[in-house]
Amino acid sequence: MVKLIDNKISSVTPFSCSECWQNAQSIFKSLSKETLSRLEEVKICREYEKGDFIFEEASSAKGVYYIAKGKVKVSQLGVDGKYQILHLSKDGDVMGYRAVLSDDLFSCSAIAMEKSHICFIPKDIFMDLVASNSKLALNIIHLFSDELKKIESNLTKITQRPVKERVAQALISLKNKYGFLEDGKTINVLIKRQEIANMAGSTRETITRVLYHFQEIAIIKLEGKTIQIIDEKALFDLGNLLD
Amino acid sequence: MVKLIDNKISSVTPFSCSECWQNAQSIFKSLSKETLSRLEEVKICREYEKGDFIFEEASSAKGVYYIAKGKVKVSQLGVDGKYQILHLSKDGDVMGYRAVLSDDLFSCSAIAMEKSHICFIPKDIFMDLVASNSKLALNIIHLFSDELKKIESNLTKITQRPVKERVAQALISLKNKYGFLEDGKTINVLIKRQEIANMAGSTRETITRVLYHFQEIAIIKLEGKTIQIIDEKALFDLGNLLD
DNA sequence: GGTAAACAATGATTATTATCATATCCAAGT
DNA sequence: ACTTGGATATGATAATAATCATTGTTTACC
Repeated sequence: MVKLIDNKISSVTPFSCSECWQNAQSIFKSLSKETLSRLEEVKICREYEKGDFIFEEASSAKGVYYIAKGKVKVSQLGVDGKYQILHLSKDGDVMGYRAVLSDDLFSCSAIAMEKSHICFIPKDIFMDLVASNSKLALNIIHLFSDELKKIESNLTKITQRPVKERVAQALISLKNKYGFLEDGKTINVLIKRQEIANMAGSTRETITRVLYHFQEIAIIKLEGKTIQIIDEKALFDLGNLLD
Repeated sequence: MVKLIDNKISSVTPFSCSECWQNAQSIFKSLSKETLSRLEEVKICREYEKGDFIFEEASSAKGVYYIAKGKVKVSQLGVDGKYQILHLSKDGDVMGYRAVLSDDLFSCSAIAMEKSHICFIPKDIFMDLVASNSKLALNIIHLFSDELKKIESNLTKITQRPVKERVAQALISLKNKYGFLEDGKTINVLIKRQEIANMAGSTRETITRVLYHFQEIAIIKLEGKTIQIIDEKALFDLGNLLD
């Protein structure tokens, strides 16, 4: 079984913040030097183990969280204890900004999927920055916009499509978010059946069956705990994804 | 049968813009006089008949649309021609800002549910305003934030709950958005079974059955084309809604 | 290295809801 | 009043996927 890339690194390397904020998809990218050094001063970094809550639904939002390194699932609790995974995050992503910007309680929980290095930026400072920095405000608007678009399309797909398609879509999202290992086929994340179910709005058992079905028709390969995508084109077609 | 309030007014009254922007939930509320008069100059108003498209999915976003008076459904087309209603809009709401702000194609269509009076604000002017007016930028951030929160909770509910609950939720949203007529029980919107189905991710036939069921257990009353909510508390409980 | 706990696989059964097929109702226009 | 088309109602059937029950497999920890 191939070892996942990130696991070997995260606990070892210390992170320099200057490079950290420069992550390609970070909203903090291309902010002024002064702004960044301000952030540098106030941020509080810590490491979370797999399964740790970074923040919890219904608790008050004291600040935003920046993922320096790691993988995090952001999910919401449904009425009968089922979780819905709303999105997956990784290095460079910010979490918790919705609640902070609306002075709201968290409407979802963030849980580390592996050992993760995360920086906390206190609410008042973040709000100051947003108010005084129109570049940042625009970045946030774009972030919201992207997220909204994604979740709208998700809503449409998840409510209308059968489970097989939703699972195909979930696998494609996982691949898009976390990429492949060096072998070019193993999805670079360890994910449980239950978690895929929480993404696709289904159940453990059904996911098992669908994955086995996909393996039988030679579209994926289940190798230990990993999932390999053998025929990406076919998976796209199955998921009714266009591009 | 009670006549719906808005139908008698919309085609008659001419709208003064100054009051129009002041609608309580408008993002243009409490902007400076100069900004508003700028808007006043450039906006293009027109009236749409029931069923008219205000903008269409996959077309390019040339500006944003402000609803002076009317009711609009914003929906997205799924892979096999089914529509998902993403949200409902009314007087004071802005539409199309997501695509405009991200320089994107429209990801959904807006269709008038009744005769509606709608103002168009060209893209470049709207973008200028946003860039130069941090109050407006913040209003937009809040708008995004609210919408995201709503749609996230929707996603969680719609994927996990049975049809009856989703229909109950749809009825409550309709009431929350459009309110009651003077009788205090008739929901102030004309909506088809198919449209409720498009909200709840279900089908015409199923909606018919569920509504009849709700009527049988004396929670709603179907009166002509209107829907009356008889026992709102029970409807809340059925929808597993908390507050 | 053994044992418990967590996770996964698999079969049987049931429930929910979509789909299909008609039938009926109702409003608009002639 | 008659016709027509859109919307709604309703029953029968089928498909999908959840649930329940059991067994198997892997992991981690003493």
